[in-house]
Amino acid sequence: MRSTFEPGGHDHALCVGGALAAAEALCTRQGRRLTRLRRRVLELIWARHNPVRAYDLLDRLRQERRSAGPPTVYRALDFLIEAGLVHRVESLNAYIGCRAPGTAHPAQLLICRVCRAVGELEDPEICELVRRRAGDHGFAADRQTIEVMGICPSCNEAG
Amino acid sequence: MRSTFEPGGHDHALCVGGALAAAEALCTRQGRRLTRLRRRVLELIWARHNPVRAYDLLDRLRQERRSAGPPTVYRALDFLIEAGLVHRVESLNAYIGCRAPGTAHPAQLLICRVCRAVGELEDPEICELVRRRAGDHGFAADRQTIEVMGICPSCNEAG
DNA sequence: CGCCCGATGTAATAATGTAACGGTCGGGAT
DNA sequence: ATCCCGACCGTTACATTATTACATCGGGCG
Repeated sequence: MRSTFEPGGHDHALCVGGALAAAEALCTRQGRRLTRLRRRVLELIWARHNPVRAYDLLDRLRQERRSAGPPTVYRALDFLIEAGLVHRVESLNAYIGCRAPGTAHPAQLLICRVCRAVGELEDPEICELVRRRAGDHGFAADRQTIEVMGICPSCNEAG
Repeated sequence: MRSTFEPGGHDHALCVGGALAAAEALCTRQGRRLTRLRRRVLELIWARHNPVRAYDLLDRLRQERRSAGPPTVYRALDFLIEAGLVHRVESLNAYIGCRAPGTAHPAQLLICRVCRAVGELEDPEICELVRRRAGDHGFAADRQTIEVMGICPSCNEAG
């Protein structure tokens, strides 16, 4: 199977480019405006396959846009999350590009405690099971977040 | 079935007392020291069935212990979480008493977006399915957090 | 006793996130 | 054309959450 965890030597420029193109397409389709700023923030998030913290984004953004402040970043993040282009990693207070934008799915994140890389499960069966069990308790679920800490394949081989 | 969501008129003193007694027992068994401070923090957390924020705890604690500062609370919380007596609610930056301490289980929280009450699933099947799917990606899971936002039974009836 | 060590006190500060208000700009209605 | 509106962003200030670093206390034990 194709792993969520990218092999070491992938063409990252292609990977980022794809994400941006998909984002453009999705926003057009949904009637949302992917402005220059938002696009740039998304690009910065995709710069690595690790979660990025808001103030790291801010620092990088400031290098090219002196006027940027916390609200600049948080507003862009709100938009990107709302649009389904970015996940917030709750347990790290960080953000990461969504690998399957447009498929309205809950976050199911695999977070490597060694290298901090993040993969996604995108498993509808888990999603459905959680919803059903919640329903058994009379609870009407409408948003799920699943975060799994552990060791990713490459770190597992390495040590 | 017995719901995770407490019925309105339960005997809360009993409920808190039970939690504290269980905590005492568990700590004794595990060789951990449930000091007066830690016990008191746990009690304050159990005062309601809603998640509590660290600085709310701090405020209440200060009313009886002038010397309390942020580290006082955070250290107690670290201990209680480590001991499996309290869950951190990542998506709210808040804390809540665990309903099944000692049964080493991942957090599976149902959070009502209306009244903020929190229930727990304690469902081993979900846990196992997540672990297996993570494993399919070569990921060795060792800690899971599941947080579901939605509407609890009583709020659902009410509105 | 005197030492050690875990628990707590204390002050300062870092990291994360939000509120509030004003300016700019483009598109549609009159 | 011009006016108005709403989305976007700038800007300042502030609120909330959490940690670092070092001092102190107090019980167990040689």
